[in-house]
Amino acid sequence: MRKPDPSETSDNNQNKLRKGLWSPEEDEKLVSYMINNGQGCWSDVAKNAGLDRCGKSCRLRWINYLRPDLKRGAFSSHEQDLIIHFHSLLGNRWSQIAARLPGRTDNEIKNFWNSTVKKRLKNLSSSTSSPNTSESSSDIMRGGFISMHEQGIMPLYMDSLSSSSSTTTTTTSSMQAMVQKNLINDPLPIMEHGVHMFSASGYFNAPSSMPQIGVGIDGFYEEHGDFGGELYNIPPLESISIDENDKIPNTYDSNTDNSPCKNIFINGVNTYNTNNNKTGVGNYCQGEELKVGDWDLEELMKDVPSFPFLGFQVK
DNA sequence: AAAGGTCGCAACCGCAGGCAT
DNA sequence: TATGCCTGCGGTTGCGACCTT
Repeated sequence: MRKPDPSETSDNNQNKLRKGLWSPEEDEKLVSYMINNGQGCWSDVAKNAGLDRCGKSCRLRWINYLRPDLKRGAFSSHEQDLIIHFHSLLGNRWSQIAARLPGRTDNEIKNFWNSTVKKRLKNLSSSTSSPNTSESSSDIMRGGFISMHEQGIMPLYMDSLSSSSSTTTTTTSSMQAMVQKNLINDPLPIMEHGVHMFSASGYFNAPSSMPQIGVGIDGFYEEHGDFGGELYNIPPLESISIDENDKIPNTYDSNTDNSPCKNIFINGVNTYNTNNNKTGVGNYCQGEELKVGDWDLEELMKDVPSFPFLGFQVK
């Protein structure tokens, strides 16, 4: 938060634009202007609404705080699960994640991630480097970071725990390496590895109360958990093109039963079937071009020799 | 009760991409 | 093609609130 700088108010400096915290009066001006006129050119909004702010500042204020469809308040556990899940797929694409959480802003999600989730990751890595080397992954999860509730929604972290070598030391160093090198934010290994989680074998024994998220026929994520009887419809990943021409190679054999492309399971629920449609995530398993949404897999992976903790080598 | 430390979050900054000229 | 403007995004900052000692 920043204090409004008195030296930059319109009262004593007509030329300089205000910065810092927004006053209730400014909020009121912006809201009433937006309601009456709708969004236009932001610099015009600032001008026409009688605000001594730059358009950028107005845009940010509106999007992050004043928009009437904002939810506000703390994230529910379900929203937290979704954030973690989408982050494992999208990395730090906060706006993309926010687009899938109605009423939430990218800034909110980014802040949540940078404060709460990173803190938990840190705690996890420090707890795993405890002298007690007999501590199992499930012990770690019971320790607080990955609750039973969260297990099914933590494909990346769970998978790195379960697929790395059997020693806790390796698991710990993998997690630390991921966090320290920011690889955890790299969508590519996550995306490919995440598919493992979605495979038919299934990793988790989800409790009945766990959310079950998948890609519906209409391409929307659907949540069928019993969180207060709520049903969420989450827009599909925009970054995942459904263009027939936008294809990636199937690194797995889609004709074999163990192919993750044939059926995508989340929490034991088959959420995608390549026999039915080419909508959403499943499309990534088909095609010729080496692309994952807008990411060029080859280009992004060329500097990454290998991910020992991920159990695969980068060519 | 006071001082210092930590956390959460609103807002800024800089960059990249799209578009018009 | 070059340039400038606008928008959108991710990273970072800094202040108030809260917590700890």
